[in-house]
Amino acid sequence: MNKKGRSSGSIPQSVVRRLTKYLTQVQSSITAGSEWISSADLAEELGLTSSTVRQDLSHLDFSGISKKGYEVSKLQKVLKEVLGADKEWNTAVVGAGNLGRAIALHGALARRGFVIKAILDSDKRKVGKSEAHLKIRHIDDVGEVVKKQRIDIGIIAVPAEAAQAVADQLASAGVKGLLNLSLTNITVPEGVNVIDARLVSSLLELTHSIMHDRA
Amino acid sequence: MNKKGRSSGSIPQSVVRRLTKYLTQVQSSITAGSEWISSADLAEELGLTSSTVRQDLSHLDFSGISKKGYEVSKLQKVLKEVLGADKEWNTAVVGAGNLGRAIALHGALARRGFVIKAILDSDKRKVGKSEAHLKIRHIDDVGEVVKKQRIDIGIIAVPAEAAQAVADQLASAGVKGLLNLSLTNITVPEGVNVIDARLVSSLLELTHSIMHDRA
DNA sequence: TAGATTGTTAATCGATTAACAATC
DNA sequence: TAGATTGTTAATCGATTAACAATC
Repeated sequence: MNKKGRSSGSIPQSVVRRLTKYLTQVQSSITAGSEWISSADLAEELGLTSSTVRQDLSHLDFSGISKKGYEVSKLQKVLKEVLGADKEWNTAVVGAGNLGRAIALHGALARRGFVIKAILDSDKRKVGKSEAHLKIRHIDDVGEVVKKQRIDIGIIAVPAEAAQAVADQLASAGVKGLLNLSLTNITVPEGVNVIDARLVSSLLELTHSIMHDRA
Repeated sequence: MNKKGRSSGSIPQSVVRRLTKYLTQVQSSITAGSEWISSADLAEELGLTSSTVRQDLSHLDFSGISKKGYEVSKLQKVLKEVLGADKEWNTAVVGAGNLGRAIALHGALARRGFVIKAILDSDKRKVGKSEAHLKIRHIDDVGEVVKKQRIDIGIIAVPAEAAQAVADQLASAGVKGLLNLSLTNITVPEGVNVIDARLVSSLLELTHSIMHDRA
């Protein structure tokens, strides 16, 4: 499957993070009508060196062409494959507050293959109400919901105090990954993947930068 | 100001990211009633080695005590200082769609010092409507809004196509930092800081992990 | 062909871990 | 005191950059 039996086996996390940016960039190049993109172009747009870009792309089962660069449609294809952006992922949002409801309604996710199949909450007054064409379910039904809807990913959008318990419930219900939006460091059993995406943490990285004048 | 003239001068980004997690952890220790926390405790909770924790904390103007560890209240204080979590930051949200409105309504931000002072949008039908006690302003008024409300930070919650233009407007209006939630790689002039916090990118990191079985 | 750009190797740089004396 | 835990130095590991032959 891979060029020489190596490549995508295990791509470092730092590289994976940049691959998501290359995908974004490649997609906007396609929209702009380009057919080719060079490592120097990508580097310039993302504030990297062309050397880093070439090293990163060497993890993919794919080659550029001397003098021309990388064919954007092919690059898009392999990036999507390696990141899983060519698949549909059944997703459940836990927490029907402002943030959870906004995510459920956020069209960009569905368009990118993250299909929201369920919304759950612990507040019985919310259960049964409709949100984004889905009836809100009670969090205690998470086992049934995950099974019936074949949920792959849980998005945690509950208050910090509740996050660990929700993570436990989702993990034992069998989801494969969690996106944690709550301000808590959750721990999960082996075999469950977690990515943190906390607004407050990102904002603190930003204020640190502002104060110490990176940029 | 610093212990030996050194420390906080320039903390690597990788360390800053962990500092935000230590702060979260320390705050939950305080809530739980602890007075002391050791590097081994922090390491355990966050999946690090105690060595990394001690190295990271050595960037702070602060020392632990042999045998006891770190005093949580003091550690919280220095972490807040270095990250800017002890200040209030005037923040404007651009984009009054589902995501932008949810952020404006999200109490957690204000509680953490990120006070939403304005919401802006390009859709004239939305301008003038109230959201979270704020009247939605037109994006073309961003210069005036940033000046009058002394906005430090802009949160970009607009569709990808509009993100770069909004970033340009915010930058020339004089904000010091941008939190980019849109699926675009924005570029900004020297002196403006950007942190990306894209749901879709985080989800792709997650699906990559799921497929390649890290965890 | 000559020139541009890749893929890859080697060199550098930075981050993490190990180890241990200092110390409370 | 003896034991636990820090702060820091040195060693290792990994990621980024530089350099350049291969090549289209």
